[in-house]
Amino acid sequence: MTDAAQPHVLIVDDEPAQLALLSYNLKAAGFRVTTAKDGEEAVMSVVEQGPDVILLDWMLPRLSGLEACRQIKATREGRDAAVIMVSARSEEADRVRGLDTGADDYIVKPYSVAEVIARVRANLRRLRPSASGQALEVGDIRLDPESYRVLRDGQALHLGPTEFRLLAALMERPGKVWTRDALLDRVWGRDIYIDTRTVDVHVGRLRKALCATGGDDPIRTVRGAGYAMG
Amino acid sequence: MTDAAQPHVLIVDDEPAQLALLSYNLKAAGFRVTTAKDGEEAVMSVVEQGPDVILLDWMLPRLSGLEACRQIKATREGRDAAVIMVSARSEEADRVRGLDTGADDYIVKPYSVAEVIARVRANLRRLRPSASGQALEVGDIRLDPESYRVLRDGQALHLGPTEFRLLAALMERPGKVWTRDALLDRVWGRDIYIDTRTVDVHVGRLRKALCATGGDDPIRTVRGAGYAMG
DNA sequence: TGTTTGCGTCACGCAACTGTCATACCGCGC
DNA sequence: GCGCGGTATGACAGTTGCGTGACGCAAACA
Repeated sequence: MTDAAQPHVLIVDDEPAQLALLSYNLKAAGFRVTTAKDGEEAVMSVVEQGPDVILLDWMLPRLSGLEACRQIKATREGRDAAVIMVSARSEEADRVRGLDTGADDYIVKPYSVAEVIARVRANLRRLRPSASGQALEVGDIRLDPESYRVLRDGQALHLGPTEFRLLAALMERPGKVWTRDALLDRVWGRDIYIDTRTVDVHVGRLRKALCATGGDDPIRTVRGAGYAMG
Repeated sequence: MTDAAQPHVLIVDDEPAQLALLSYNLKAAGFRVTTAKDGEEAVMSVVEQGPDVILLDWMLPRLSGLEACRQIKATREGRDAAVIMVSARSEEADRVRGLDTGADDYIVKPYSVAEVIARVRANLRRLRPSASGQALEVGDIRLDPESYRVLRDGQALHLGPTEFRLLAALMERPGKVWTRDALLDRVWGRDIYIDTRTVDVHVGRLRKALCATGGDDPIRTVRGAGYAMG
């Protein structure tokens, strides 16, 4: 199944065995997985695909994990991703250097697969609450992914599935302006070809639903750019 | 894609093979690339095109890399570019001479393509912060590219797309005087033919928007040259 | 099978934005 | 003071982008 809401993990390691092991287990755990075998490939992959979590080996050919992390965090797409450094070095100093560079977490080898999955989930929870079943709240709007319910000012609203996912995406990063293309990727799924104007229509429907009980329009249109919450 | 914001790299090397190698890889990494095969050509290209980053080989016919660097840094367009010297000489003394001349970074041959891309990115980050999604702040004006918001003194301002990009360009290098042509390149895109006077109009509109809530005009007109922030 | 619900596309109209022009204005050298 | 090159500004017409209602279609449901 290719669920648009399925969280995306990028694994970067130069050892095919590690790559295969992690890839298999993360896929089994319900993640969408892509891989890269060196730092350069990793940075490109981040820019192209915008993963949610990045498992980054410390020792890499071409571009060290540390430098790759720095570059990833410098891109627009990478800024929003959680980088988890994976390293054999357990010294405190390395840990600090990693986190200094912008890494969000740190796993020491040897690790258990369960630990990796747990850390990925933990970082995801912090980063993309809705993907992990946490309720989102922006202003007087509350969205609970578990029960598929949206409340505004305590009142239940009826949204179609698409409007629901659209709202979830917008609420995940209040203030951030999403381009229509980004929303198509995020809400509809990546390999789907739909007119970008369709986004407009659904935003319109979402607005109508959100304002059905009264209240201001919580969605901001940014001309020439896209839409944002709040 | 021909994005107006796509960073521009000038590669200077007398060996066609090097030129081709770097050119190909940098293009693949998302940069706009032009090339020059000697120092003289490099200086002209800098003046004409105003690249963001210059990869400058140390050994060049006609004009040595060192001298080319000096000349480049003496031009208005070159002052704001990052010059990365590329050399087989690894001695500390040469490194110092290079950096003394105004070079911003130094790569020793043999290099990996990944290293070059990494250095280019690193220098670019220092040079053009907004490309990486960071908020810009000059005086009491704050521009956040992620949320497409501009605040002055805490108050939100409404800008059209063009004024927004124009402000972003100006804020990226406070104090720098931009010629109208440079702004047309940067804000409108390079393959577009518009009257340079149009810039005046948009600067006027931007000024009006910025001063709508009161406060001084933060944009300085430099007679015979162009505009600058602060 | 008929009904309902949600989806994607389209066409139309409006509002915002854009580039150009004409005119007024300013700083500067004389 | 005067003239000149350069700059500011208001108006205007053309264009673009967005919001909206309507429609056909497919899937879900009864």
